[in-house]
Amino acid sequence: MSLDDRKLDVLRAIVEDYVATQEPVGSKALVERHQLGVSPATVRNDMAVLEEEGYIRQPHTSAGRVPTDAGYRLFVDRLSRIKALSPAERRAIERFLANPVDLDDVVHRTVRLLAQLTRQVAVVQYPSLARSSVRHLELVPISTTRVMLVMIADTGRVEQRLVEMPGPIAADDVTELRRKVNEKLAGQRLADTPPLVQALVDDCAPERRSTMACLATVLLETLVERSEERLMLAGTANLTRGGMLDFQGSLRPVLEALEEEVILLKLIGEVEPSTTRVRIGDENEIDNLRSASVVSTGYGPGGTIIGGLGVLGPTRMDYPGNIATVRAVARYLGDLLAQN
Amino acid sequence: MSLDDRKLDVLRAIVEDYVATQEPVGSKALVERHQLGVSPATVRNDMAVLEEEGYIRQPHTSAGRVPTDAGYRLFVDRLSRIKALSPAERRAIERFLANPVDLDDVVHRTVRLLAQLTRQVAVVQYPSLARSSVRHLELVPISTTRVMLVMIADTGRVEQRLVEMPGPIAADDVTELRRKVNEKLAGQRLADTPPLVQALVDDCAPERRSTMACLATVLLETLVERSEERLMLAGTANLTRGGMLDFQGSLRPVLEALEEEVILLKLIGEVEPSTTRVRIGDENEIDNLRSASVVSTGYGPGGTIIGGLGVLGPTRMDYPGNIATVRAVARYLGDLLAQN
DNA sequence: GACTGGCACTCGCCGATCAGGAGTGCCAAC
DNA sequence: GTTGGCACTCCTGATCGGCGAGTGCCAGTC
Repeated sequence: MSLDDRKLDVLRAIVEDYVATQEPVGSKALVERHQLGVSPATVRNDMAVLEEEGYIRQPHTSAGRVPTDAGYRLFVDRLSRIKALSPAERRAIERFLANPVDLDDVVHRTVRLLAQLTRQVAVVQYPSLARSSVRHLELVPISTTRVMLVMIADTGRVEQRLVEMPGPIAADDVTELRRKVNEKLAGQRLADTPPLVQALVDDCAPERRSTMACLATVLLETLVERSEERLMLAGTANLTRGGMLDFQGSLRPVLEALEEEVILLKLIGEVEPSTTRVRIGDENEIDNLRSASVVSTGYGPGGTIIGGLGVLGPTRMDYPGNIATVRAVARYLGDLLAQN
Repeated sequence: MSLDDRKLDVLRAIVEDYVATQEPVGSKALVERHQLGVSPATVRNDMAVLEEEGYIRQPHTSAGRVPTDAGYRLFVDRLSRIKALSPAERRAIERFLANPVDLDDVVHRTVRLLAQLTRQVAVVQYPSLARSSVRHLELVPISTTRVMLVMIADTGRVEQRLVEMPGPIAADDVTELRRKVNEKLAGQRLADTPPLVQALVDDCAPERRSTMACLATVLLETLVERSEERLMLAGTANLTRGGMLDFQGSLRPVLEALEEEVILLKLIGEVEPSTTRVRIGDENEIDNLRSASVVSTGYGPGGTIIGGLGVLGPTRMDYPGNIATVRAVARYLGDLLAQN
């Protein structure tokens, strides 16, 4: 059974009204608010079909209809009209992201901007180390047996780790190590570094071998294994809009999920090029987020992708608006990073 | 009118029961659960006095009594017995904080530990820059006109900023600048640096003057003005315990406050030596937190204070337990930092 | 065959009503 | 100063009925 155009119109109208009012929408209200050109009775027939197909449901007999996850999905895939950002929103983005002072600042501003524009919870992943290259490695002597390793990536990210050396180490040695390490690794993509690091150890003069090995261990941890992605969150308070009606009455599971970086990275970090991904309710693998929706996309300078960002909110959200905003912010952020 | 010992006992019993059960406590239940040695009628008389004095109140006529903010205050100041941590808790702290990998890791673990032990929202401030000394300043050339300034503080904190130079700058110049800057600033407390930075510019050879001035500007921003404190949060989901009964029904204002770093710093960061500060309900200057309580203290290696940490929860919280935990965690954290 | 108006029916919501019970305040007695 | 008794308050939860929104179905129309 295929749905004709009018039934789709009805579904669209239901989604739009429900998102706007937060109340189940009935046939009469529908024809009043939208120019459907048919009577409530006809709309009721259409609704019955839509319900049979699983796109809408009634909370109770004789209440209005509410979209199901499948209904939202159909809406997002086929029915929603792309919303252009208002000039005011564009200006807000530009103003908000102007003249950042460093990467932290950029991410911070972006995530707050996103939260503010969408009125949802916003998440921004820091530029992924896995997709970055090494710009420079710095070794700073801290004590006779300790050196701080500072890695600066081309994306502006800076990671540091303390290295405990096996024995005392002279200033000259540090200089030499720094030279060697940079010579070999600078400009390389982080993902490609492990064999190079190994080569560094192998090529090393025997008397420096143990020191270098020690450094190599930490290097690998910093560059690859613990290339633990970071992210930033904002707008948690937006979860309380809609007065406990969203999220089936309890924020608990959602707040819990938001505390797990691993979970958020799964949501935001897995991005394919130039796609905006929308996960609706049950489509989320995370149980705690079965009553939430996530809109995410990748960002990066000039078409590349070096990280993800997105928003999370109730399934009852303004998908077209949020998709548009997420995309726009990602593009602006990419442009900003391209300038650096 | 002074309160005799039994009235204080009654208040203590009310607070303890109310915190435990979340329900207004009546005179009969009180004498049943506590060995007060008097009849309910006597307790009622005492309660009437306590209410007159503003330490407890009735939500409605003929419901039990509930402590007021003033009641909690009296309880905290004079009535609560110090709770010792259980061996299990001590072990948990030690296990949790063992073998951290860097400062981020330390703070991260601490805040989660605190949230877990107290089952409240936990906040940990990063070691304050204002109370740190410069260990090392590093200048890393990024392009011909850009240098990345990396400051490593003795607390392990690392801050970085990009410096846009007025003109191209040679590698030798960078080396020279680095030497000079470190010579002058390394080991200095950040708070003392502004005049030294100025001196650096003044002492500079004229041909390098403009470069140094530019660097100095960013240095000052990084070291002092923007010595913006950082902090980390955990356990937000704990706010939902007590099913929306706490926080007069709406998490909204609390979540909003938690998003404002400035607010949190006010709560956590203003610490006097070796004091545990308890702010109860209305004692908070922040309007959004009028229905919350905050227990905070300072931490640092060997008696010094380099940052604050604490927990935030409903006024109806286990003050003795939370105070004990906050103190213990702060002490362990201080010890940990002392080892570095 | 699709659409429409009419109509009976369902059922959640809201307010009123009511009994039960917990808890109080007061008072007289010890 | 303490206690038992007692009347009173008033919240809680359950019950009930009317209202109304909204539906499903059916017969009639184009």
